[in-house]
Order: sequence, then structure tokens, then C-alpha cells
Amino acid sequence: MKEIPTHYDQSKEAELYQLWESSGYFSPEGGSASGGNPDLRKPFTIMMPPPNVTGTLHVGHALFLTLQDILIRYQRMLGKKTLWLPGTDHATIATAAKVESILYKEEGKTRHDIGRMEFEKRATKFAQESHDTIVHQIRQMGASCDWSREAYTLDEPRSLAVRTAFKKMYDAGLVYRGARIVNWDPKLKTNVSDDEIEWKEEKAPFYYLKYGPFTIATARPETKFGDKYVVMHPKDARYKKYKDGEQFEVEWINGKVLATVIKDEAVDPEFGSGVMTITPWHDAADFEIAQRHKLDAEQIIDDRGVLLPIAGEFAGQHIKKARPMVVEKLKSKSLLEKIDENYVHRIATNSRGGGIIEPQIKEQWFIDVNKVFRDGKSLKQWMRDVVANGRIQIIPKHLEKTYFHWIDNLRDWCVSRQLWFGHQIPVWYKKIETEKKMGFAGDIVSQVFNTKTRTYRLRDHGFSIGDIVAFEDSSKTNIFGYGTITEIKKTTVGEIDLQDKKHWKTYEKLEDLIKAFKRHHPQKEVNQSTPAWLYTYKFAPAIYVNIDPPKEKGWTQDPDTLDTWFSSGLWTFSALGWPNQTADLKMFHPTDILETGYDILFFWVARMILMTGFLLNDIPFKTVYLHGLVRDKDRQKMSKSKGNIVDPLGITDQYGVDALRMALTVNNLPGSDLPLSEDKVRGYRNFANKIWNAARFVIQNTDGLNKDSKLNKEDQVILKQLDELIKDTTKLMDKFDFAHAAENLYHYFWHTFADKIIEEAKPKLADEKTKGSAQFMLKTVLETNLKLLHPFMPFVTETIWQMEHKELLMIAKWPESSLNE
RNA sequence: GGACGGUUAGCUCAGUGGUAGAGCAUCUCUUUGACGUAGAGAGGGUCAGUGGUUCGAACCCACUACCGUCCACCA
Repeated sequence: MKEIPTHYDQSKEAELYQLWESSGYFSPEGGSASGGNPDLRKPFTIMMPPPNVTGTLHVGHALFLTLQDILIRYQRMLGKKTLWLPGTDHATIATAAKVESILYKEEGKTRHDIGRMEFEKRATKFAQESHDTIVHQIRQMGASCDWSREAYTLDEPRSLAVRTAFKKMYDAGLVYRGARIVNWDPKLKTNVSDDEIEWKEEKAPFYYLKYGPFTIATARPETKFGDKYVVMHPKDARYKKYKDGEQFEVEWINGKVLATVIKDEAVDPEFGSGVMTITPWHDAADFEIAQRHKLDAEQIIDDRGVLLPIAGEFAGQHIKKARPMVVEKLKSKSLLEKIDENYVHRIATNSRGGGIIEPQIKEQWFIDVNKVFRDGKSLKQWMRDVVANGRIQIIPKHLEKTYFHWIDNLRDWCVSRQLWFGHQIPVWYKKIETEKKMGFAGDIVSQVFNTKTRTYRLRDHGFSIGDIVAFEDSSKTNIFGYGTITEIKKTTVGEIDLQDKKHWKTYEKLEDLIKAFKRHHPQKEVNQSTPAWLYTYKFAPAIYVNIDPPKEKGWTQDPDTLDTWFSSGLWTFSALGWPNQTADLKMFHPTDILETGYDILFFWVARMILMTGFLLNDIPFKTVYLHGLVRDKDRQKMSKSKGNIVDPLGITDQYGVDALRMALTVNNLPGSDLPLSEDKVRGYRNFANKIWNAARFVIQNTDGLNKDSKLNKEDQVILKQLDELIKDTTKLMDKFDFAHAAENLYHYFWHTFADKIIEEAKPKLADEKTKGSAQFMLKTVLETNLKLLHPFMPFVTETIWQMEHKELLMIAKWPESSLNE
């Protein structure tokens, strides 16, 4: 009889992983035990959602690793050419925030103190260390992914993909630069996208202020210095006598202000007094009103949250400090009517570890989601259609509605970030001259000299400031002039005065003018016969957008980096080598299933659909399986501050990886959160041990098994039931219903196989007449169960399998039911 | 304000028309050679409420209540 310990020893798991990995079967090229040419097998692909390189693995990672490993192991056993491609994400903002916080904690410095080069160096080092930890931990979870294809969203091939994608979108007019109001985080000094905002409720004093004849209310008096528009609803009867555009003077914080009445429907007559003043530079809603009525916008707060000179005596103060002082001043000027202390409002914070958002108007890069780019469709429509028409299936189905709702409210995606870690935007700027207009000889009408300036009066050909003009004064003295227009004064119709301050030069001879002109504009062809003075030139900012930097000197790259989701949006194909048309791309794209958390449906899933739609005219995946959040046993979200983080590796050290995997699988339905308790993990540790001991019994009692034994009726019935189990399990696996598949297997193994079949087999084994049949039956049920359980609990099943087999259970053929449908 | 979920045993949740289920927890018994990380057994639920459809409803429909999540420019 074989000596087998009475308890399953999980300390050998790392060794087993080694065995699997070195077998080569993690790669699609690895072949399969069921034989045949591996290249004829159908592919099955999953892209691992790349964990952020910001530290260590948490239980949420353990969850997706488990579910995806179940999927891939199942498909591998079916004989598919499986690829599970692992990787990590540089996570622009999260990593930058982390590195900055470490820098501040350890050295009291900000990134601006050490400079961009040094910061990038440190961030890269930090990312590398995190990567190493994470990759090690992914292995510990038993993930059977193909390490030979590992990718990183910031490595060279992915960087090429990002630059290529940007260039293609730019060329298609889908990427544009514009001044818009953005969510500015003064702490990290970057803007963040709408989706990265986390709203927090805050109780704050609500101030009712006198604004001329009106009362306005605000929670932010320190932003109100420049408010010169007073807005009310056009249908509000109370303010009927005030006309749109009407102006009057009001006494305000720092003296008199000329106020203008604006009527706009955005104002809610029910709220406060039904009148408000606006601060377009620092409030998204106000910005929109200002845009509608073409109003001025003035910056009040700088990038650090400090008040600008417009704040008068408060200039230079941080807004936080300034508020009480401003309130004091308002009070002393009797402009403060009352304070509501119970006002609750929501403030925007940067969910990526930043501070309170202070909106600012900034030049940023956007992706236009409404522009038609192909087949009469916009990105928005594409994103909607591929889900609506079923090309992409979302599990659970009800999240499709959430997806549609989000798409319908989607606005242009701001993709630039003012951070120093990530993909720098592949755009270069330079001021270059462009040929602009033609003028005519003999254009000078008159010249006026005085001690400081010299004014040439020319015929107006639509000059503008910055134009370069060369001309000849052909009147009598033959003066040749050349310079940049710095000021224009309209005079009589069709004539303008060009004032010469210091940039104008005059030459006595035409040759001298040409020489000077050539020196400054070597690329222009000018000679004696060229009427040089016929041309005017203008300096214009030039933009160069391409995959690689321009070859000539003098170009400066846009300092901004791209939103991290820009690069993760390319993941399904960038990780396969795009933009190169690789064999992998052909074979494995579109991928079969994307398994990820519902919390990044918008951030990531939608962006992948967008990017793949535009760049490949295809879908990134056929199915999206969305799991929920892992919560603690009291349904609380896990967070560091609450101290309720479950460390997956601590758990697995104690109970084994298989136990944790089962605890994360059973009772875990897509789209809903999963409470995880240690009790539950312990329960499945017990199950692992149950499997171990049932196997121990079978192995110890099937010595001398005769494979040709005839099965008696009773044992045939048992194998028929087993067939039923195979059929049900396979069906559930194909529906991605792992929770029920795992639960059924658990139930069958423990309460049918162990409790009944084994118990009833004991007397049969003792009787020589039934022994052969029972042995064969027991072995069959055990081995079938090991196979069925393997995707869920790979370690214990493989360990048992290895006691009697040379081949790996990992690539054993998935059992087939002989039952007819 | 809008959208989407949920409400079933003490806890976590399955269960889409035909006599209420699982795991954990609880209680009782069992030192039997696979396993005490076990075995045998038990208790426990007017399936949120109201009304409707149906021979029949946890399940379909309407409304109500409560809980949760996401989205939204209420100063």
C-alpha cells in the first residue's frame, strides 16, 4: 500500500508552478496532450488586464487571476490553442502620484524640485520594482499565462503603438487641441478626466451676498472677485424688469464693478434667490453659460490654488486661507446678508490620489467622439452599435444598459495630462514662417518720422500683427524697408499705418535688403529680379504630429503625457505587436473574452472598443465578463485606511491557493460584489483536504486495477450519474457560469462521491466478486473529478494526478459526456 | 434629478410558473483504518408590502417602501 500523508501539503505549490511553466504548455505553441498539430487548433485568447505597477497584488487581482485562469485552463483542456497574455500597466497618474508622495515623504521635495529627467528615472525604477513583485505574485496564484509574451504598457513596442494610434487619430481629425475647462488638480498639478473625479459630500457655510439689487448665494466667496455677469432665468417674473445685456454698477469685494445682466435657462429659479453670478474660468457650468453668450472669462486662481492680482489685497493668498478673510471683508462692507451653516454640497476630488479639483481653462488634447469618421458613424455610435447589435456581449446583461446610458452622455475625452511619467504626446511645435500674402510695389503713401518712431503709411492688403513686410518707397528717396509689423492703426479707408518701433530696418540699397532678407529666410528664393517687396510673410506656430520626432532642429515636444487609458485602450492589439501586422495579431485578435471588474467598464472596456473600432475597424473581444468588487465579510469596501485589506498571499500561505480560488469563485456572480471571509476560505481548504483524502483512499485501494474489468449494473449507474455531471459542468463552463459549475462539483465530490459512493464501495472492495468493478468505477470517478476540478483547484488536483501519471493534468483532455442530448 | 440593480433561513447568496435550496453558523450524536480540516442527523423562511394575470406566482405585470451602485453643471 502506498504511503500518502493524511493531509494535503500546500507548501509544494511553487514547485508545481515551476513544473507547469517549464513544460511550455502556458504558451499556445506548447501543443497538447490530445495530440495533433497544434497549429490546426482553434485559438482562444484572453488579455490579462494589466495590474498597475503601483505596489503589490491585492485580493481584487487574485479574483481576476482566478477567473481567467479557470477560463484558460478549461479551454486548454478542451484542446484549444490558448493564449493568456500577461502584462502590467504603467498607470500614468497613479504611479506618478505614488512616486511623488514617496518623494515628499522621504525628502520633502516635489517633482519640480528634482526636475523631469530625475523624476522619470525614479518613477521608472519604482515601476520596475513593483513590476517584479507583482509578476512574482501572479505566479503564486497559479496563473497559467504565457510569460514569453509579457507586455508593459510603457515598453517600446507599446509606445510605438501609442504614437501610431495618436498620429492616425490626428490625421483623421479625431484628436484636436482646444482650450476648455478641465478638472485641474492643484496638488498633482495636472488635469484629470471626468471619469476620474470622485464626488464627496461636504457641509460648508453657504454665503448669501448682496450684489447690487440682487442677492446671490455661494459656497466659494473667494472665487468671486471677477464676477461681472449676473444671471437669471429668462422666465423668472421677479426679475422681469431687468433686460438681458443691461448694465449697472455694483459695489463689490474690491470696489466697483460694471455688472451685466444675462438671461439663461441654466439658472434654477427655485434655488436660492434665483440669481447667480458666474466665474467662467473656474466652473464648468459657468463656462458653458459664458460660451453661450460669448462672455469674457478671467482667471482668478492660479495652478497652485493661489489667488491672482485680480483679487487685489488677497492676491498671493491660497484660496483656503483667503476664504475667511474675504468673508470678513464682505461683512465689513455690509455685503454679507446671511450664512446658511447647514448647506451640503459636493466637491470634486481626484480619485487618483490627488487633491480637490479647481477647474481651470487650459489647452488640452481631446478625442472627438461625435465626429463622423467612417460609414457615417462617430466613435460614439460605433461604441454603441457593436454592443447593441450583439457583436460584443456583456455579462451580466443588465450592465449593457449602464453602458448605453454612459455612451449617450459621453463627451469628448480629454487625453492630455500634465504629468512626467507616461507616454509623452507625439506632437512637436515650432514657430515657422509661412508665406502669407502679396503686396504691391510702391505701396508707401507717406512716412512720418519723429524721435522715437517712424510710421509708414501703406495701402492695406489685410496685414496683421506679426506679418513681415518688405517694401520699396519709390516716391523719391528709394528707401527699402523690412521688418515685422508690431502695430497697426487704421487711417483712411484702404490705408493703414505701420508703426516702426524697433524692429523695422531700412536699407539704402535693394541688395542690402535682399541680403538681410536672405539671412533670415534662407529658404525663400529672393534675388535682384524678384520683387522682394511684393511679399509679406507671417510667423505662425507650426505643429508636427508624427510617430517619430521631426528630423530638423528647433522643434519642441509637447510636455504633456497621455491619459493612461489611452495606452490601455490599445491593449488587446498593442500587446500582440500592432502596428506591425504580426502573426500573433492575425491569429489571436479579436480576443475571445475580456474578464475585468465592472468598475472599469467606462474607463477601460469602452475605450478599448473605441480604439479598436477606429484603428482596426474591429471589436477587441467578443465577450465582456464583469466581476464585482471583493468586499470584507461586513460588505465594506476594502481600503488601507479602514485596515480591512485581505492580503491574498497571507491567506494562501495559510490555506493554500486552491482554497482562496474556490472562495473567490463559488457564490460569486458576475456584476455583483463578493464578500470574502476567512471562514469561507477555511471551508474550501477543508474541501481541498477532502479531495486529497478521497484520492488517497482510491489510490490505496486500487492496486492491481484491471482495466478490462466488467462493470456491474450498480457501478454503471454511478458512471451514468458522472456523465450527467460532466454534461452539466461543461454546459455551465461554456456559459461562463463558474460559480455554479464550482458549486456543483463541490457538492458532487463531497456529498455524492465521498459520502455515498466511497462509503458504499467499501464492502464491494472487500468482496472479490465486486472488487474489480468497484475499483474501475472509483478510479474513473476520481480521475474525471480531478479533471473537472482542475481549472478551479489546479494545485491539489495536479499533485494527486502526478502520483500516478507522467503527463500533466493541466493538458489532460476535458471529459466528454457519452450521454445523448 | 436620471439610470441600473437588490429585498428568499442568523450570515452570504442560488433558485424565471408546478409541493422552498446551498455554503457558513447553530444544536444533538459518533474517538468506525481515506479524511475530526471528519461522519450521521436536527432545528430554522406567511420568499419586503399591496393589488393584478393564472388552475397554480419567490418567479410574470402594476404600484409602494426600504437598501445599494453608477451617471448628472444646482450656484
